[in-house]
Amino acid sequence: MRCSFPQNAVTLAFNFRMEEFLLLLFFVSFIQSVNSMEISTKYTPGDIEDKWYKKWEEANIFASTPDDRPAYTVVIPPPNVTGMLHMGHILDNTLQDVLIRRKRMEGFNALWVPGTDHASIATEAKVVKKLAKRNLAKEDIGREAFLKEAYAWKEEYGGIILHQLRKLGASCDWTRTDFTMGEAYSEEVIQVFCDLFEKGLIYRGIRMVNWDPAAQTAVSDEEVNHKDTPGHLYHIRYPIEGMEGEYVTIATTRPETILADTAIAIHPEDDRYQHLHGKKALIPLINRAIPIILDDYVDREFGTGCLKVTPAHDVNDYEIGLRHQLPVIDVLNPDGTIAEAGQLYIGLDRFRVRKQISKDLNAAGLLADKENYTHSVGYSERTDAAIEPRLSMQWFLKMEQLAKPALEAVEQGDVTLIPGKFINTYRHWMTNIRDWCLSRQLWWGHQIPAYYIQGGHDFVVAATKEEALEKAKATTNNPSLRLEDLKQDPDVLDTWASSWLWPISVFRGILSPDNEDFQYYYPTDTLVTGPDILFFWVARMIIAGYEYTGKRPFKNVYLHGLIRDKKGKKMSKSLGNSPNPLDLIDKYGADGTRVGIMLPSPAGNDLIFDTPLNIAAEDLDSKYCEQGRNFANKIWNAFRLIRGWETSDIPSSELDMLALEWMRERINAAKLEIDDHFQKFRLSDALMSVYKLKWDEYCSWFLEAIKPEYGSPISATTLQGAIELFEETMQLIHPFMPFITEEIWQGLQDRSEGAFINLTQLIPGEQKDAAILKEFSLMQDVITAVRAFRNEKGISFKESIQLYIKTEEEDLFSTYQALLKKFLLTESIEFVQEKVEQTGSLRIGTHEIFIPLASVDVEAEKEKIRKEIVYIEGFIQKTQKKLSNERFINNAPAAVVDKERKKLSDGEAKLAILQQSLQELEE
RNA sequence: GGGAGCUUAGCUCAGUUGGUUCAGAGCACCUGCCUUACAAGCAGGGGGUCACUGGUUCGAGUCCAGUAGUUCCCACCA
Repeated sequence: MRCSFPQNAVTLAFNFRMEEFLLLLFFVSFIQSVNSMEISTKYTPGDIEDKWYKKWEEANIFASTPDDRPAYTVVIPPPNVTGMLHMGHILDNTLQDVLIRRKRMEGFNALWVPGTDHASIATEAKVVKKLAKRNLAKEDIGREAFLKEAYAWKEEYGGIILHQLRKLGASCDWTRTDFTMGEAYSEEVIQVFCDLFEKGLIYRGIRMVNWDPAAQTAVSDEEVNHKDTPGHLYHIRYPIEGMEGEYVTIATTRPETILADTAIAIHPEDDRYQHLHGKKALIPLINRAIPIILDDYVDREFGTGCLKVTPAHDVNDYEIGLRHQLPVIDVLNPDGTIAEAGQLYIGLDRFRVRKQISKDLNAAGLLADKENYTHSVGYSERTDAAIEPRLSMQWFLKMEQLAKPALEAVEQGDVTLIPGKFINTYRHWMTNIRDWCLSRQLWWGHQIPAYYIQGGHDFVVAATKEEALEKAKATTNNPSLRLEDLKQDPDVLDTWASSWLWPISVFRGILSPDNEDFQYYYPTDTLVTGPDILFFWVARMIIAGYEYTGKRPFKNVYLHGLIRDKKGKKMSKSLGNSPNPLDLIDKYGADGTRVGIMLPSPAGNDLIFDTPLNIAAEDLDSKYCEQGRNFANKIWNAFRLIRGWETSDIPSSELDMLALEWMRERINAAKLEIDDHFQKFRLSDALMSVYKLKWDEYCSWFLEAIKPEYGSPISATTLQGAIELFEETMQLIHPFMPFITEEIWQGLQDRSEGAFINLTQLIPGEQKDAAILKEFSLMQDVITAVRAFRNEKGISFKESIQLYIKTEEEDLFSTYQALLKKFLLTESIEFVQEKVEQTGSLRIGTHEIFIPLASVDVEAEKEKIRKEIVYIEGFIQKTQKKLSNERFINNAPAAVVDKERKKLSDGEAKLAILQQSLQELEE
């Protein structure tokens, strides 16, 4: 410490003191900070959440084995094995966790099975990309090495998402974690394929498929997104063979496909082209002659009314080709470049050729027009490459028969879709279902168990190569066949052809249907997922369920909204509009985040998550998560309050007992309400109920009612009651906010080892005394009205007031006198028979309250009452009219009529009081 | 092109077979409070012609028809 005073004894002494003083200051502030850490007014979720998850996992409390209790089973929609947690997962898994935790506390043996999906095309694309960084294509390293790479990838990243779910608090039975390409699971998948083949439901055929040139595989109709894409409509002139100077002009958006044309089609009744019947046209540039055919598919209004027919590259053209026995010329290579069959532009990408051929046609004088034209183009969901319709040999599953029981199940309510509006979409899809293309030209997946014999076209289908050999020997009558003579189909199964077995195969229900787990846990109870995969996955699981178990795979399908940003766009990584959920958890806690995402998320509606676009992680802000965090903080502070109270042996006051009784009943009522919400899957409503129960009723009313004066102790009995009620609210909140409720549960009383809140049982709600709720509610109205009166008149809440009450229920008010005094800071309450001078007045129902005022504006008082009279008179008139209507009396239910009568008499009583008050003022 | 849904407060949504003093909740907003649990809080308050038009009914946010806007699904014209 430097000091500018001269160096003498005094200043030395002073300096010394300063040093000491600063040291003391430091020490004090250190103590304070330690102290404030302990009793921080802010709840800090980070460490607490990690601590409890670790304990839960160590105690293995989420593991389930069959026992005497009823089972409640949820299977997780398996995330992609290489996936990372996004907002959709947060919503989906929070909902599942809420259901599972709640059921556990309702006495069910609740099991939530976790796992991952191998996601063939998505994962393969990632591995291909990784190889590309080393300048390798998958063909360079071969199938075996490629799969090694893929498994290595899976080992490295496969568990990440499941660990992220732990941060969220997901109470999965991790010992049962499954994988759609796990060994046992795969056996089930292959078995089902073989079985479907045996049943004659699987066939192999040449079909027009959606070809993804980037992934070089067929993708299903469901994996193609159609988007309006600006392009051009090219008008191309085809010379007519043998008619010099005569042309037929067609319009196309894909001029490169003229190389694959095998006909020109015109409408048979189109007068303009009668002279072309029976002629042939020459394809520009390559001069191949193609017939001009007649087909009424052609729309005479579109373009020139002439249609080029390209059976290999257009679905409709393919159909026309079949009708007219046209040859099929495929000019596209799997990678989207032009094949040799095209004769020109060989090896060039289709989009380059489109530009080039346009120029060349123009140069040849055969491009009549090129207009701007926006049309719908299909894009691969996985790679976003433009889809090319292409003919190829694929495996298909006949769906029509399989779909029938699955449709009936949903229509008859054996499987319930929530919300029910999705039943229409479901029905439409199921009645128009098409055969399912099962094969994918990929390596990462379940290789199709079909074996070709000696390179020929004959094949056998069998679960193993050895079985296949036996079958091959039998069918070919050639006992000398060897394993080497069999070549397995190189294609793998569509991912959904394994995940459609998920609810069955996680319990090995295909190959060992008698096992205890399958018998106990299947059918599962609730599937929670987004409506975007209703057809991909949900419908197919229902199909597989009935086909392979004869039972529904699940009772309920809870379809939640998709998370969108403020502009209504679906959140996705590629748009960069999704916050990283782990950042949210860091900032608001898992509890806060869970509440944040649950609050605005009623079933089946899209959820607009209020986070600005492309925001930096540290700026992440969401009013919903903030609300969740604030709620956690509120709970935390209520806990701090209770924990800080000193007790004494004094008995509970009357007010204490009243408050305790009221709170018990209030919790009972809330339980019934919450039960109802859960039964109807209104989880955000259930959350709102517990939120209000805790915040408004427990904190704002109950705690305020029993709170001792500063410095005074609380009755030990009262405190014990308050703790028990606190515990009940923690149980109710626990499914939504597992961490803070555990922390407080453990803090409220000494617990034995392993006594976790989620293992406790909820006491069912039971309405015992409705009267106290009604009475208390009236007192709340009185208190609110008087507070508003104080506010309006500018009477400070610290200023004590006097209350005069004019009521026919003096006993009731006497009972609650202590409550009124405490909440209203009232000196005394006096019952009166008529208006008190020098007071303002207010009315709650038929009760009238007068509060002394320094100056009273009589005219304003009168005006206020007159207004109330006008309102009540209008109301009475309306009700009287209703009651004097015979048709109302005759037609309306008795209860409704009674209620109207009650309303009328209440109204009339109130009117009488108002009129009397007015009269008194006028005297 | 076909089908389904939605439209209630500034925002996100409830509103059960038509009938409570029904027009609600949460958030946001406004006013007053740093009141010894909590300013991430407390107390109070304002705010909506229930998209529009017509119909059924004693009675319509609720049922029916049409219109407009909007979202999704299916199909897809070269």
